[in-house]
Order: sequence, then C-alpha cells, then structure tokens
Amino acid sequence: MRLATIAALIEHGLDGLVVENIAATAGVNKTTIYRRWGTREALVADALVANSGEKIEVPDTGSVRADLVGIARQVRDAIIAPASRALMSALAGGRHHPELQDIGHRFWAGRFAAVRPVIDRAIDRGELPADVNHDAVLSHVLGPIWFRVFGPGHDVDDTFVESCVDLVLTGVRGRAA
Amino acid sequence: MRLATIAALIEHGLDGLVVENIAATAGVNKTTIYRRWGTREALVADALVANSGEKIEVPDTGSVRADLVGIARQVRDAIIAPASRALMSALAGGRHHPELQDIGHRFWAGRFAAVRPVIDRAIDRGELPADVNHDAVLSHVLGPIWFRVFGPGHDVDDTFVESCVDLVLTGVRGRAA
Amino acid sequence: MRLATIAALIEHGLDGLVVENIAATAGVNKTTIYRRWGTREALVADALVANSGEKIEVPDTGSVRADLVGIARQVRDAIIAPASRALMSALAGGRHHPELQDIGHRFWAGRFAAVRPVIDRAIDRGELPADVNHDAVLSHVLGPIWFRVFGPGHDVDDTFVESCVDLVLTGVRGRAA
Amino acid sequence: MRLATIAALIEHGLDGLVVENIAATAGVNKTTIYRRWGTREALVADALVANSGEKIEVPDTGSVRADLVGIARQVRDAIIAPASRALMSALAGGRHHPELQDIGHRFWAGRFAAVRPVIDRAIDRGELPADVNHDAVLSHVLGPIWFRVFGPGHDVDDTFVESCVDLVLTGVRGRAA
DNA sequence: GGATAAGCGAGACGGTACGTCTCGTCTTTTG
DNA sequence: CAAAAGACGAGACGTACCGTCTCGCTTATCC
Repeated sequence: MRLATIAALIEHGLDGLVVENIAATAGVNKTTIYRRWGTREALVADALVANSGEKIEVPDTGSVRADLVGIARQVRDAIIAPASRALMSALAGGRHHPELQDIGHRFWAGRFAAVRPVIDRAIDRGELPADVNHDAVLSHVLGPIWFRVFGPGHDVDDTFVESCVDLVLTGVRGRAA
Repeated sequence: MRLATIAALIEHGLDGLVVENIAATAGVNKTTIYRRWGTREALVADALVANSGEKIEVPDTGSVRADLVGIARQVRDAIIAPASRALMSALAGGRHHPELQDIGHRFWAGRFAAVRPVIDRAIDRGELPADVNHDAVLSHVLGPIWFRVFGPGHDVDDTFVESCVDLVLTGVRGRAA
Repeated sequence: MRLATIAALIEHGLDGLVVENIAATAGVNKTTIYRRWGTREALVADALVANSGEKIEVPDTGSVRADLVGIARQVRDAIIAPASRALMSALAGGRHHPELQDIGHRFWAGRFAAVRPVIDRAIDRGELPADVNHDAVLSHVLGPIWFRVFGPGHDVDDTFVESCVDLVLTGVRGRAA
Repeated sequence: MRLATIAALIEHGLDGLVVENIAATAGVNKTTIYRRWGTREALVADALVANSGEKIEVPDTGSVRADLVGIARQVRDAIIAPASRALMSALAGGRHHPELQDIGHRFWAGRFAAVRPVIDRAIDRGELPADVNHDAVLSHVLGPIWFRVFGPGHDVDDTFVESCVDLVLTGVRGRAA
C-alpha cells in the first residue's frame, strides 16, 4: 500500500491522488484502505513516514567539514529523488492537513536531532566554538540546498554543497575568532 | 476575482479551492471564469502573478550588508505572510501543473535579477570580490530563511536574518574568493 | 426515467432497485436523478404516481351492478398487471417511507372519490338506499379481489368479481329491506 | 434471534434490516447467523414462521355468524398488530424472495384450512347451503378487512367486521346459493 | 483423560451501492 | 451579444452493509 501510495504521490501529486487507484495497484479494495487509515491524509502520512524513515546516515569521519559535506550530499540526493520531492511537496503544501503538518514537524525534529552529535563532536575536537548554535549551523548548511531545489529549481552540484559547508565553517570560526 | 482566488487559496489551499465559491464571492457566474481563464490553474496562476507582482523594493544604502539585510527582511516578511505562503505552497506542490511551475520560474528569475544590481554595486565599491557568484550569494542569504519557514517551520527573527548575511559576507571575503 | 423506474420496480422490487441502473437505462447520469428527485423514494413515488395516474374509467351504464362490475374488473386487471402489483407491493411494504405512504393515501383517496358518483347515481335511481355508506360499498366490492391477489395469491376470475358485486348489492338491499 | 429479527422487521421493514444489528441485539456474532441460516431471507422467513405460528383460535359457538365474527376479529387484531403488519408487508413485498413467498403460501393455506370446519359445521346445522364455496366465504369476510388495513389504511371497527360477516351470510342465503 | 472436532466470537476483507461533491461543458434565458 | 442561470455527464469521494473468510478459544465427544 505504501509503495503504491508513494508511486501515486510521485506521479500525480498530493491532490490528483486517487484512493481507488492506490487500492487497485496494491491489489486491495478501497474499503480496506479506509478501514485501516480512515482518511486519505492518514494514508499519505503513513506512507511518507515509512518512506522517509531515517535513511540518513550520520558520518563520523573525525572532521566536521567531511561530516557536514556527507550529510549535505545525502540531503541533496534525497530531495532530488522523486519520492522525497513528493514528500517535501506534500509537506510544504500540506498546511491545510494537520496530519501532514505533524509528520513534517516530526521529520524535521528527527533530522535536526540526528545531526546534533556531529556538531558536538566538532566542539569536542575544538573545530567549532562551544557556543555554536546547532540548529543554525544545519539551517545554514541545508538551507541553500533546499532553497535551490524547491525555489528556483536550480541544480545543486557537489561544489555548491561544499561551498555551503565552507561558508558556515568560515563564518562561525570568523565570528568566534 | 483575483482577490477572491487569493483568499480562497490562503484559506483552503490549492486543492480545496472551489471554483464556484470563488465565482460566488466575486459576484460572478462560474461560466464566466471558465470563459476568461479556461482552467482552474490558469485562474490561480493569474491571481498569483498579479499578487506577487514585484513588490520587492531593492534598497541602495551604499553598504552591501545593509542592502542584503533589507532584501532578506522583505523576503522573510513576504513568505511569512499567508498570501505568499500560499503562493509558495502552490508552487512547491504545483509540480504537476505546468502553468504554476512556469510562473514559479518567472517569479524566481525576477527575484534574482532584481538583486543582481546590489551585488554589482558592492563589487564596484570593492566590498565584494569581482568574481563573486551572484546567484550563489542570494541562495546563501535567502536559503536558510526559506528553509526554516517551509521546512521545520521555525521562527526567523531579525538576528537570524542578519546572521545569514554576515555569514555569506564573512565567507566570501574569508575565502578571498 | 419513470418507465425505467417502473421496469426496475417490477423486476427487482422496491429494494433491489439500483439507482445507477435506472439512470443507465434512461440514458442519464446518476447525479441527474438525485438532482431532480433528491431521494430514491421520491423517484419511485413520482414514477408510481405517474404510472397509476387515474387510469380507471368510471362507467355510467344506468345500472349500478354493471357500473360496479366494470370498476371491479378494471381493478382486478390493474392489480394483476406487474406494474400495478409493483405499485401495491411498494405501498404495502412502504410503511417506513413517508413519501410512499403519502402517495398511497392520495391514490386511495382518488380511487374512492372516483367511485362516489356511481353510488350517488344508484341512489338517485332508487337502486340503493340513500343512507348507504359509499366507502363501505367499495371496500366490500374490492376487498375480496384485492385480498385474493395480494394475500393467498388465488386467481380472480370474472365470476368471482361479479359475486363480489352481487353480494354487496344483495346485502345492502337486504339490510335496507 | 427470532425476537430480535421480528423487532427489527417491525422497526425498519424488510429492507432496512441490518443483520449485524440483529446479531448484536441477540448477543451473538454476525457469523453465527450466517452459519445457522445462510441468508438474510432465511433468517427472516424462519422468524416469521415461528412468530405467525397458528395463533388463530377457531371458535365453535354453534352459530356461524358468531364463529365468523370471532375469526374476523382475530384477523383484524392480528393484522393491525405491528408484528403481523410486518409479516404481511414482507410477504406482499417479498415477491422477489422465493423463500418469503413460500412461507406466504403456507401461511394462507393454513389459515384457509383452519376455517374450513366452521363452514362445514354451518352446513351441517343448515345455516349455509351445502354447495357454498368455502374459500369464497373466507375471502368475502376477510377481504374487506384486509383491504382497508393494507390499502387505504382506514380503521376497521367491530361494526365493520360484523358487517362483513352479515353481508356474506345475507348474500349467500339471499342467492339461495 | 488427553486428542479432536464442532461451534462460536472477533474482526479483516472484497465487493456493491449509496448519496454527495466538484469539475468543466453545454444550452437556454435575460439585460 | 455577452453574461447569468442552471442542467448535465463524468467521476471520485467516504460510508454502510453484504456475505465470506480466517483466526483462536472454548466446550463437549470419542478413542
């Protein structure tokens, strides 16, 4: 069901999603979907949660730059992939669907929490000042990437990804210096 | 009609938007809308274009930092406002509607073009290196702001806005790039 | 639509009636039916009313016996016909559908009113006592016929029809004598 | 189960009868009903048969008039009672359910058979001519009562019941039949 | 006296029809 | 003559029951 839902989401978007088609694709009756999920949104939310289940792998290379670049690359790859684009579109456009908004919050909370150790380790190693704002770092690293994909739709190559990390590191250190 | 469309967009989102209600609100018959716009999407696209018409005011203070902070603040204010949130949501989720995607592209092209002179003037003044990538600067300034609003949904206060600008300036100069 | 409804009623009964099939048979969309009649029951009620529209022809032969036999034969023929059987079944079984009950009441009121002149003429001619109960006469004439068809399901031949009339006339005159 | 079925039948009619509710009322699971009766109709048929089990009491007063009036009153009372109204409605509307039609036939056969001795005794006593048609007598007595209840829905008071019997007796004797 | 089967409660399921909603098209007035 | 009015075909929605089915859990029965 989840695969069928994701597939439908990719192909037709959040609206344009036809429950009966998902049911048919999954070899199941429409009623079964409503029995199990109750609403279209719950179905979508569940599929997205299952699909976006912490696929991110937090690296520990001993260098904050390498760690952050690794994370940023993964995020870049993820949001370029149709499935995750669908996820993000659904979340961004899902302001009117509390269920979707909810999983959006949870999703991001998870992501931020996952990255926290990277910053902590960098502080321990003395690579970053102790008072650095964890969330701000992540926002500055991922923001431009995210923005380019979902805003203007520009490409995001490795150089740009690295420039995001470098900018933050330079900036943070510069400030602390 | 445009006001009614925008209002409906804000309240119910891109889906959930009911043509007949817009018509009624505008004191017009449904058929008239279809005569004039042909499709729902065209109606929405038109309303968004009219609404988002380059309201941004490009400052010229003599200082690149002040200029960028001014722009960033405007963008922050804009995307927090319901109308523009609706615009962005529609664009993000509108991957399946060519008409909407189109106006998205045009919108961003306009925004980037508007900011170009700010960078040029900074280069002229020697505040920025001549080979700076205009688009990258804007991405780094606006990206984190955009990301915070549409991603995790965090607040974006003036301090954060300024930090975005400072980070870019420090980074660009620090790299001596 | 009415013909399709009656046909469906004959074939499948009041329940077992599928709106979408009626629509299809009538070359029309389901929504149109709901638009025009609002409910299944209203559709059925309308079809029945139109179908049962005073088809009875009240004779005026100059003889009360001939008049009543004529009426009784018509009723017999009518309730044996599938369409009217369907009507009667629907009315009898329609206790839970106010709309159907209503048209039942109207139907019978019409029938009773139609027969009234026959009795009046008979009284004028001196064939019946002046204080005869109009409704009772009709009940005694039609009751046995109706009963045989809808109760045990026996046949009702002309002899039986005539016996109904004769019994009443004999009885009424005997009483009055 | 039978009580629950009859109750449901009275309240909601043959259609509108929900197997799962009957099961719940009877403190039993839906599956059990299907296991035991196989179909909705069989369940209803069984309940009706059990409920309508020859409750009629055939009087033997020594007078055919009193006997028939006794029977007619019982029938009147019976068909006015909700349970039997439900039975009759179900039978009348049950043309499309062979199982129900069947129990209808059996029901009426039983009723007619039960009354036969009354007529026979009347013939023995010389109250009725020997060649009287047993079934016709019953039809003429019960028909008007039945008709009034299920047709126009008029009241059936004792006077009317007696008039039914008197009419038949007068008629049969008057014809010297 | 422990296997065994028979009956039941619980509840998911495929399926059919329901009645509602909105879409976009179309015809028929009306100003 | 363009806009209003509004009926219509189309098709998805979410709901309600249908009758079937598969699970475990009891009870009795039989070996």
